[in-house]
Amino acid sequence: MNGQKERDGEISLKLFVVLSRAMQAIQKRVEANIKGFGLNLTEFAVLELLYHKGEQPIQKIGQKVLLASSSITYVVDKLEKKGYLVRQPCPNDRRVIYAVLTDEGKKMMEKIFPMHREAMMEILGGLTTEEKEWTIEKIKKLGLYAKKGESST
Amino acid sequence: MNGQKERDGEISLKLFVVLSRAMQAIQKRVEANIKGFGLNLTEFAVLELLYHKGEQPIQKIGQKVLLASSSITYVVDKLEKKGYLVRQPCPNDRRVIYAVLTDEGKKMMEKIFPMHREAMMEILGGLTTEEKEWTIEKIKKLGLYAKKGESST
DNA sequence: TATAATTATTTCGAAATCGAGATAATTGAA
DNA sequence: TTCAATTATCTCGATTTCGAAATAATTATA
Repeated sequence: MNGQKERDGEISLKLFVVLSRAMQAIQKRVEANIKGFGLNLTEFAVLELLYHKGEQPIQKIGQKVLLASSSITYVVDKLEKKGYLVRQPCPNDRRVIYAVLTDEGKKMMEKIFPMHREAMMEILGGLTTEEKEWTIEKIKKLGLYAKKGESST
Repeated sequence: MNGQKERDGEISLKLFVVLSRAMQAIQKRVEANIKGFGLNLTEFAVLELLYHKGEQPIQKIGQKVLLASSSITYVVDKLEKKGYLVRQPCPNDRRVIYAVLTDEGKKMMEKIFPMHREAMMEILGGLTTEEKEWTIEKIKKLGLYAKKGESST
């Protein structure tokens, strides 16, 4: 008998729908919040990476923020035009270009990151801290497994 | 003392990152799977809605699939060109246009939906059925809460 | 050393999505 | 009934992302 398998099929479909809807609602609110600072989610993610991890080669940014290389070029262009970062060629390897926060970029993040954290607590306030910890574990497992099979299925 | 609040801030940030990464990995695989049938995720979602719920007014589709009205026009155009659905004016209300699956569209879904379900079970195989059920509950709570506050924060 | 393979970044064109506004039909209120 | 407000769809221009290919530099191999 495989009623069990049938059931897992339905539940898997359901989980995907629920996850998609929740993410969309959450992202929409986070995006709205950050738009107030003249940034979109991607731009914020890049600035945050540089703010917390220091200067990064362009392509490292792509790996962390999960963007194609051509997309990063675009985002870094925009942030450079806005004055939040500069491109800095690596002296050892002339293929590499670092993205480096400007003082203005640093100041910006100092100002808005705490606000972002507050907003995050509010937006994700549907679960208690303990529930969030549990959920992080489960979602991490889910994500790692999905990533592992990237080539096979 | 508010060390508790500090902690929830960090955990909320973490949860957002984990959710984003997991969703991206999952979506990438689902997308890859469906691409084999010449569809993207949005097109599949629209076809699935019509397949399971029957013909729908264009704007109902937008609500269900969470797309702006202009985006649905675009998707429905594509599906119509591919021959999977047709537009059918509503006789009672001449503003309304229904999207209706063609026989070809129906046949297509009959063929690919079971495969999609199988793929889904595989992709989301990182959790047991019970864990999935638990996760659905939590993510639902999270999503509903985030949606509720859409206007305020 | 010369050549091939790899790596980092950019350019370019296409796809997907959005929001604002246009058009047309319906509903509600005076 | 008439006019204003609402509703459904579409058009248009802009934004964001992608993948394929171009360019340039580095590393590995023969």
